[in-house]
Amino acid sequence: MNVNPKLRMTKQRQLILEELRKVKTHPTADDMYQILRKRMPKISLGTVYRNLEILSETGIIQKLEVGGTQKRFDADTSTHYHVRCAICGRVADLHLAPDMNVEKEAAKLTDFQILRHRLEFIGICPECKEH
Amino acid sequence: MNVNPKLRMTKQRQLILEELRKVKTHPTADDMYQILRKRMPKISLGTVYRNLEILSETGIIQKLEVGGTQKRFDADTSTHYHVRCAICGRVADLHLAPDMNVEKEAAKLTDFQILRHRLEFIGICPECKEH
DNA sequence: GTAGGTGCAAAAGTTTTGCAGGCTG
DNA sequence: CAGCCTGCAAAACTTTTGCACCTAC
Repeated sequence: MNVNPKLRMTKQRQLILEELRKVKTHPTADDMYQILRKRMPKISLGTVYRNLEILSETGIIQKLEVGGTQKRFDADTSTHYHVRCAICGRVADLHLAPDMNVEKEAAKLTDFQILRHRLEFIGICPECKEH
Repeated sequence: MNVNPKLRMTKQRQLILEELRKVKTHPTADDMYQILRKRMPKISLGTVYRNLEILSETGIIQKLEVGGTQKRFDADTSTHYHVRCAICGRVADLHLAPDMNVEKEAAKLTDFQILRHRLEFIGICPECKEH
């Protein structure tokens, strides 16, 4: 699991990874903080931010840059798409087969070197649909 | 131009619209503020934010929720996709034909009511490529 | 004249960082 | 036992908002 030999598996980091793997809700850093405090009351928000950042840099988890004001995190590092509720901001997975062909198409139309793509759907979730 | 009869075309609003239409760089609110101050030194950042918000709510301009920490704005309200530089954050248009079919596909796979989609490419821009 | 808009400044929300001490490997 | 990591708090950064005055219509 340690991609980088300098990474230490502290109690905090382990707990963050463990809890993130439990949820399917694509939590924000503060969501994680609230969850983690139940099991480790003295954990600090700074530690949560630092670890989510480090874990996503090493590729152990994924940082989601979906719309909205906060970043979200996902323990599922496979390429997959998301739907975001325009009203409440909730994010869910959408298991549409990733279309890698669009990257080739895009490469023809730009002088940027294409690395990857993100496809995000915006919609209204069942809860918000019924007011 | 006035979609909403209550909207007034103040000097500030007019200037914001005029300058946004001139650039093709998808500026952030602060980028706009820097541009606008050259022609109207006393304009306030709050006014820039308020107007960009109002203009995008009425559909006169478009608010882009691309990755990164700041929102960006675009006077081109047509559906089109973007490439963002992973290094410097620059955003450029990518005139790939919009694929409305994916929304139908997505609708089959979720209980969210799909409203629209966003496709964003992440890459490295020519300037950053040559360090 | 009136109600929407402005500038200014303070506040709010999110994320980052400096520091002194703690713990992992 | 070196140096990565933590908790805490302050700071940084982005965006929103309250207020008194202003101005487009």
